[in-house]
Formats: sequence, C-alpha cells, structure tokens
Amino acid sequence: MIADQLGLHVSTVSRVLHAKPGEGLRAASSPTVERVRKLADELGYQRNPHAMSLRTQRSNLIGVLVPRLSDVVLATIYEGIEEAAAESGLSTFVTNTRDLSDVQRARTEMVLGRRVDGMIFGDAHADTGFLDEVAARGVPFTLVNRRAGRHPAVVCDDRLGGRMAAEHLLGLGHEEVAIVAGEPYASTGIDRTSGFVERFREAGLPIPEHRIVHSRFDARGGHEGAERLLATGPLPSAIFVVNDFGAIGTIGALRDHGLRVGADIAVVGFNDTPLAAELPVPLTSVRSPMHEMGRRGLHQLVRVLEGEQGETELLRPELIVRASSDPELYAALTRKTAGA
Amino acid sequence: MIADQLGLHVSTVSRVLHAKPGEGLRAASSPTVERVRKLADELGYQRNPHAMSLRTQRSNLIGVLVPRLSDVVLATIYEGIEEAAAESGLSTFVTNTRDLSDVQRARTEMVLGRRVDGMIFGDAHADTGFLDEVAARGVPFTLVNRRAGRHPAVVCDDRLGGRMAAEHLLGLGHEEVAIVAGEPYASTGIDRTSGFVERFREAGLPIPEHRIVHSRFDARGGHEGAERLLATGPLPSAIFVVNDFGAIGTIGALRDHGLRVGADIAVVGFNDTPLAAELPVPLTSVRSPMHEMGRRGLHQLVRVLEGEQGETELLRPELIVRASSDPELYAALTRKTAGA
DNA sequence: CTCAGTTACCCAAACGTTTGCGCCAAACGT
DNA sequence: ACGTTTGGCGCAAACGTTTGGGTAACTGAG
Repeated sequence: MIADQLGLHVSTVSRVLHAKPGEGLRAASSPTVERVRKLADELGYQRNPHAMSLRTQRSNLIGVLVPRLSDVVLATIYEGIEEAAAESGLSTFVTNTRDLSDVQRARTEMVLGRRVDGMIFGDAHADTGFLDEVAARGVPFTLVNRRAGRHPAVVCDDRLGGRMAAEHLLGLGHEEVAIVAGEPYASTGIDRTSGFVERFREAGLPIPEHRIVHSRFDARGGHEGAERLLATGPLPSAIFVVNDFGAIGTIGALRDHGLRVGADIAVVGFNDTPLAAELPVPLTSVRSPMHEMGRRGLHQLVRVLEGEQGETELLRPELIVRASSDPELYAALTRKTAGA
Repeated sequence: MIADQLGLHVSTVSRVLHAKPGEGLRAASSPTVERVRKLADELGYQRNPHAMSLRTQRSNLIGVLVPRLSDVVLATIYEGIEEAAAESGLSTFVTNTRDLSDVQRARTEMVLGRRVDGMIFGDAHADTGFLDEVAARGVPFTLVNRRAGRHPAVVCDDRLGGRMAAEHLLGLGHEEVAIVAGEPYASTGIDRTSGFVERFREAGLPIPEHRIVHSRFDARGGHEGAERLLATGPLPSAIFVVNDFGAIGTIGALRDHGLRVGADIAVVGFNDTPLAAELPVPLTSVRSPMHEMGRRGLHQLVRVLEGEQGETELLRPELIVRASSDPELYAALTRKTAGA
C-alpha cells in the first residue's frame, strides 16, 4: 500500500479507510483522515480482497448453484440474488449443475474450495441427503426456487399456485384435465402438481395417475411430456404444465397433433415468463415473483451469516389469465385475425 | 496448513502438492511425496485461494459482463464460458450491466477490484471509448457476442447471417421487406442488418430507411418495433428480426393486428433459440453457435493471459428454415390442424 | 508542577501460501 | 581419500491486510 508514503503507518491508514462509522472515531485526526482519503482516491486505491479475506477469514463471496442459467426462470432468480448481493457488498459465484447429483457435489466442493462465506442452492432435490451433509458441515446456506426438508428456503407458494390454476380451470367447466408435472425430484413440480390435484379432488374430480406425466423443464421436455399424454387415452380438455417453457413445448406438441390451443384444448403454464404474453396464443400462467425470490433468498442468507435462524418464506403467486385458456379472450383474438 | 504436522516444513509440502509435473521432480523423495499426498486428501486439504492469490498475484478469476443473464442468448454464451473456464481451472464472476454505460463502468471497477486476471465483455458497445480505456489500463480482455473496434472478439459472422436471411427471403420472392434491427449500439444488430440490407441491395431491391426500426432485444422490444413498422406505410411481406426474442414480440404484435405469421407475412429471427422450433408457427431463424462462442471466448482470453495476441473469430451461422417463412412448411402445418 | 486521561499514532503478529537460497548428507568420480 | 555434484529438504521473506496492544505528546484538573 503506497498510501503510507505520506509518512503514516499502514495500520493507521487501514483504520482510516475502513473504520465503520460507528466505531472508528478515534482512528485519526481529521486533517490526517483528509489527507489519507484524498491520496487514496487520487491513487484509485482499492483494498486487496485476497489479503483482506486471508486476514479476516471472510471472503464476502457467496456461491450460487442452479440447474441451468439458460433457463430464464433461474437466470431471473439469479439476477435478484446478484442485485441484492451487490447492495450488501457481496459478490456471487454462479455455476450450473444441470440437476445432476454428482455435478452438484463436485461444484459445491469447488465453490467451498473458493472459501465462500455461504451458498444458495437453486437446484435442491427432494431427496435431502446431500443438503443434510452440507448443513452438517456447518456451511451456511439457503435455498431458492425449490424447497427441501427443513432447510431455510425462499420459494413461491407453489401448492397455492397449483390450486389457483385448478380453480381457474374448474371455473371454466373443465373436468378432464392432465398435468405435465416436471421432474419428480423438484419441489416446484411436486407442489404445483399436488396443489392442482388437491383442488380437483376437492371438487370431486380426482385426476387419474395416467393423466400426470413427468418431464424435463425445458421446451423439449414439455413437448415429450405432452406426446406421452396424447399417446394414452382420451384427450383431456385442459393441460396444466408446471412451467412456461414446458408449456411452450406442450403447445408445440399439440400443434403437431393438429390441436388449436385455446380452442380445442386449454393450456395453463407457470411462472409467467416474459414470453407468455407474446405467444401467438397468449399463455395463461401463474406468475411467480422470481426476481424478488432471488433478493429474499440472498437476504435470508445474510441473516444466517449474521448468526440468526434462517426462515422459509412462501411468496404469493398470481394467476394471469390469457387466451390459451379463456374462451372469451380467445374469441377476441380470432375476431381480430378474421377481421384483417 | 496442518499437513506439516507430520514433521515436514510447509514449503516442502507446498512443493509436493503443487509442483507442475514438468518441474517439481526434485521436490521430495517418493516416500515423502506419498505420505504428504495421503494425509492431504485424508484431511480433505484444499489450498487457500486467498493466500495463494495474495502471494502469486494471480487469482484465477475472470470477470464476465453481460447485458442481461435472463436473455437466453447471453445465458447460453455464459454457460460456454463457465464450462471452458472450469476446464482451465478458472472461476468466473458474472454480472449484469443492462447495457447501461455507467453500470458497465461501475461493474468493471467492481470486478477489477476483485483482482480478476482478465475480463470478458458480452455487452460491448459500438462506441469503443470505454473499452479503449480498459485496454489502455492493461487489463486483459476479450469480447464475445458483440465485437467493437479492433479488440479481440469471438462473435457469430453476423453479416453473413444477415445475408443468409436475405438470400432465403429473396429466394421466396419477397421484395417488400422490413427489419427490426435491435439496439443501434450493438454490433450484432448492426452487422445482421447490414448483411441483410447489402444482399437486398445487390438484388436491386434497396430497403428504404423507414423499413428499418431499432428496438430493444427483448420480447417487448420486438413488439414495439413491429408496432412502429406497422404504423407507417404499406405492409411488408416479410420481416427480419435480428434476434429470436424480438421475433417473438414481433409475432405478438402481428397477431394483435390480425396477421397470420407464415401466411400473411413471413418472419425470420436470429440465434435459433430452443423456443423457435416450439412456437405454434415454428420460427425460421439463423442459428448462431452461442455455447461454442462462450467457450472460444474464454480460450481467447486464456491465450491473451499467456501473453499471446488475441484474435478475432467469426463463427459460422446456419439458416434453419421453418414454417414462419416457408409456404410449404406452413401448408403442411395447417393441413395437420385442419385434419384434426 | 504533577498526574490522569485523552488523542493520535506506531508496532508487530498473524492469515496461508510461494519461492529463491542455502545447507547437509549421501553418492559419485578419479 | 578427497573434491564435486545432487537429492532432499528447511529457512525466511514476501504478498496486503487487520487488530490488540502499546507509547509518546498534549490537555486540563488540582
């Protein structure tokens, strides 16, 4: 640090530059403080984070694991995390695990090897074995996107979201419905499905097993899931797909089968991704506050780092009705097209 | 390091553990080497990266700036970067700049403050002022996604991609075409547009100014761009949108105007995002090798870090024809629907 | 004038590595 | 038997901070 080339000791400079306003009052005399501050930003001084981390055993780094960043849902959540982290003076480290357990393990070790202060998992599996281990090692972490076990998590109230979708379709008179349920290890898919199923059961319309198929979370997954659904038994009048990308794939499959979404069959997605509204037949979707989820997740982690108990938060979803399920909106849409 | 609690000096252990195979032969005797190695992974030893970075002045960290990670194009490029980085023993630090110059500056300082070894910019602006400054400061970096000035960059051959789109539409007999050209500061939009324009000019069909509108790169941007296009003058028979998300927005706008994509008007996008194929009317798109672009970008940076000269690479695009522009494919599509 | 109580600093250890240098002993050459 | 090489390792400095513990000089009370 060249800053002590104005005759001061490095420790004095350190105190001046990094004393918390609450404590460092007796750091130095105000003239010295001025001199130091001045020279510091004249030289564009930035403290060396490695030296600091080494000394303080704190890196101000946090590691984030997600299944795929190219999934807009996770990317948006991560944007929230990063934004909140920056506000708290933390930096984040994000990496893909493709939802593979061994990659999760490997990347976790990697990230921990970088001496992060804490972690955020966006790719928790329902089988909590791995997370339990991590917790047992004393690593501070929180979950976002998916919950698992009793670990603190910030997620959408997915069960409620599923119920909302069900409520909507029930209100439209649908009785034969099917679900593209996502991966069986993801709480998002599980909870959304069970909320949906639950509401239909309450309405006296239990959904048979073969009307529920699992699938990957991307467009291809939704496509394949829908194909399997269409291959077996009579056509449902509506399909609930637990994520928008999957819904888009499902729409593609329906199109391949000559079915018009919104007219021949209703489709409801989840997350209300920005694309939902722009689709040729706009997609009804349950909106989840993804960005906010990331922000809250980071805040929870900060709490944990401060020694408090992490809490689980359920964020409220909201149903956005569009033409893919609402006959009136669909009619309005085709009216415009016909009029052209 | 507790590992020297078997009687060895820390320096010896250090040598044993991190000698490059090429040189460290005289590090220690093979029995000692064994003992050290054994204890090391018994204890799960991981070297402290902060201490190491402090000592060696190398962090093995690289900073990545992108406009938005929630744009699947950038997210995919980043996945490539991260994958290649992991293979090279590097870790990456990614952050959004929302394409705002002051955020770019601020985040760059932040990232540099973290003492990264180099940077990758995915958000270069055509105005190279900022990048020139960074280069002048001696920061090693490469560009991906967009090129700018003479700085080494790995990008799609966007001009060629634009020509391909033009060629395709010319082949189909289109004469009145329009362009939703993206942000005016992004080389992607600029080059794709100019390639397209160039090819049409060569065919004796210059495209008038008012048929080219700028737009944001997201779905809303494409929507608004198309609206402006539709508000002025006679309808074109085809629209080239410089990115898929924008194309989806454009499709939404066309739908709002009662136009059937593929029948009343052709649309061609760019990037061949996974959604393109799944749209109700599948989208013709110029595929760009996004993942590979990220990988190559990282490799270029590694080269620069090794003191070599960074090179600019143009990756080959590929035209994927689908129903949104091809009458036959569109007919096949509606035939299926009608047949249901 | 003395002495306690500030005020404004400096000192030095410690964080965990890396690395040039040097030392000892064994091996080697003649 | 006596230099010389070399294998195997230890020493200590250095990287840039933070932080508990000083210690002078100054201040004001008695």
